[in-house]
Order: sequence, then structure tokens, then C-alpha cells
Amino acid sequence: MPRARLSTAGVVEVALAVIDEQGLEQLTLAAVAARAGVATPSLYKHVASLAQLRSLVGVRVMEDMAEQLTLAVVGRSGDDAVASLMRASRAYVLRHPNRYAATPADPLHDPATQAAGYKLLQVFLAVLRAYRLDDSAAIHAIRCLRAIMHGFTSLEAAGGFGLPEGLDDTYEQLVQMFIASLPHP
Amino acid sequence: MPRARLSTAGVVEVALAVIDEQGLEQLTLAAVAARAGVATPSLYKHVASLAQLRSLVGVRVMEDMAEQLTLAVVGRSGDDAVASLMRASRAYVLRHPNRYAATPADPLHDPATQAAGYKLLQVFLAVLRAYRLDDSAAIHAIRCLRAIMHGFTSLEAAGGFGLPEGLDDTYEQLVQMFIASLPHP
DNA sequence: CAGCGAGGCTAATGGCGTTAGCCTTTTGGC
DNA sequence: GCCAAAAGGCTAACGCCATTAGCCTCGCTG
Repeated sequence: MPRARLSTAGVVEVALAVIDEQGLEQLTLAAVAARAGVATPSLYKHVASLAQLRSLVGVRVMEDMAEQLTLAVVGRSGDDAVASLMRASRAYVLRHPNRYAATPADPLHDPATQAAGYKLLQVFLAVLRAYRLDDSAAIHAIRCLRAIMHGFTSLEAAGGFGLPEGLDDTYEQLVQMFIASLPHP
Repeated sequence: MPRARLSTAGVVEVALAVIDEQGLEQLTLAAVAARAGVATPSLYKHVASLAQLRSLVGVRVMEDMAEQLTLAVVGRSGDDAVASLMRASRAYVLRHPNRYAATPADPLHDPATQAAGYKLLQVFLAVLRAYRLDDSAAIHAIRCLRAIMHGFTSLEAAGGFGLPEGLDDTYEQLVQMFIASLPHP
């Protein structure tokens, strides 16, 4: 294989850099090409379309998150694990404010993002396993958890809360609120 | 004023129709012009740019929501009012799944959307007033409320939850979770 | 060393936002 | 009633972007 200055993974990497620096809406094939030092149409040798690049970026971010979140919960269980998962999620979004917006809203509906979506879902399921919820209760609990985390982090990343003051406290309140809603023996 | 087939308000109205039918990302001056039976550049007589149209649409949606939410809470107070506000918010998003995504993430930072943002904020503040929270506690509570509602409704509107089955129950669980976190005498 | 294919390029097309400049219709003041 | 002014429409044109087609060349493989 000749002249492999670029690869699919490399293009995704450059795309992440563009997103980090300029935001999701500035993710453009032209911007990626410029940053990679390449003509725009050359990208099509590695990526089928802008839509596919977006999808690949989404997968990459979800895999990244799954890895980091897993690290945050290993060796913990119960309330401790739940709190740690929630804090780690927020921390990830704060570290890469623009990346979270690149994750698809419904990864499970698209074959291209399904696997990464399940990988992420598994982490959440694992953390709730200790509570021995029945199927229905587990579904409700995981939806609540996702809603709370998505709501807070996406508002925070978008600057949706007026002042950043005291946001740690607010989030901690949400963490405790959710934990309190879980069944404790 | 001559030949007023169109007006700023009219353009916004058409934009809402486009958003309702084709989604936020399809809100394009070309689409609005086509639907209004007018050439694209003609829109500039009523609207300064696509960005401004987006902003106007956001304002329009926030005002709409503020009105509907107000209707949902008048004559109620305490837990009753909170539950009603939360249910009405979700109902609005379900009725116009695409409109909610058109509201700016941080309306208070932009003079053009500030007023509508405060209008909406007032409804939430009013509902929490009965709990006599001190300033700090009120801020935390309102942030929690927004995070929960935004998280759930935006995920639901985007099809982020696998099956729509049992979503009413999940949301009700969130409503009770939040209410339980408020101080009760 | 020959050739073939991966990986780059330029040129061209179509959709979009936006600007400039023109033309007509309406209307407010005389 | 009339006339100027301007509101509100239009076409033409530009630049940016995604995408496609077709070419060229490097560098590995036989």
C-alpha cells in the first residue's frame, strides 16, 4: 500500500481535532482536509461521505467514553459505582465539551453505531446490576440515569446554565437524588 | 406598506412548518422560500440571515412554551404545580418533536433571545416559590429540574430511548424523584 | 524490472447563503 | 386624484461546501 499519509482512522482523528477546536457544526470535509494538508476530494479515498465521517466520529467518541467510564467503575459497586459513573461521565464531557454533541441521539437504530452504543449501555447495566432490579425496573432506572446525565451534561457543555458557579454542587445533588431513588435493602 | 404577502412573523411561521415537517436541520432559506412561494433572496426583506431566522424561531418556540406551561400551572401550587409543569413540558415536546431542538441552548447570553428565556424561566421560578427555598437552593433546584426535563424530553424527541414502551411510567418516576428531593414541611 | 493499485490530484457540478441592483406596486402627503 | 418614495418582490452573480469523474504517480509485489 503506497503513500499512506492518511487512513480512515487518521481522518477520524483529524475530525476530532477540528471538533475540539471549532465545534461540531464546523466539522466540514474542507476543514478536515485543510488540517490534514490534503485536497478535499482526497478524503473520499478513506471516507464515503460527510455523513459517514460523522457516524465514525460518533462511534469513536462512544468507544472512548465506554473505556473511560469502565475505568471509573471497576472495583466499585452499588451506590459507590453509580456515583462514580455519573461523575466520570460529567468529567468526560467537561474534558471534551464538543465531542459529546457528536454522539448520535439513537445509536442503537443505526447498524454503524449499534455496537458502540451497546458497549456504552453495558457499562450502565453493569452498574445497576447490584440492585437486582427486575427487567422493567432496570429499564426505567437506566432511562432515568441517562436522562439526568444527558440533561445536565449537555446543558453544561452548551453553556446552558447561566454562571458556572456551584455546578459541582448541583450535579452532586442530582447524583444523590438518583441514588436515593434506587432500592436499598 | 405595499404588497405585504409576507412579513417577518409570516416567515417565522413558515419556518416552523418546515421544521415540523422536515426537522430542524432542514430549515433552510431555500426551503422556506419554496414553501412561501417566493424566491430565496426575497426573504432578506424580512429576515437578516439564516442565523437570525433560527434565533427568531427559537424565540417564538420559547414564547409558545411559556404560554402553554403557564396555562398548565395556574391555579396549582406545590407538588401539584411542579408535576403539572413537568408533564406539560413533556407534552409540548411530544406535540412538536422538532421545535424543542430549535430553542437555543443558552438563551440568556444572547440579547435577541434573552427576554423569551426569562419569560420561560419565570414560570419555573414561580412554581418553586411555594417551597420557600433560599437563593442558592432555588438555583440548584431549578437546574435539576431543567436537567431532568431537558434530558428526558430531548432524548425522547430524538428517539433516543429504544422502544417508546412505558415511557410515561419512566417520566412519572422522574417527576416523583424530583418532587421527593424538594423540602416538605 | 514491470505493472498495478492505493492514494493523491484537478476540474466540474449542484445546492446553499448572501449581496447587488432592478422593477413594480402601494401608499401617504399634497 | 397624483406623485414621489419606499416596501417588497425579482434575476444575476459570487463563494463555500459536498460530491463525482477522471487522471497521475508512487511504491510495493511478482
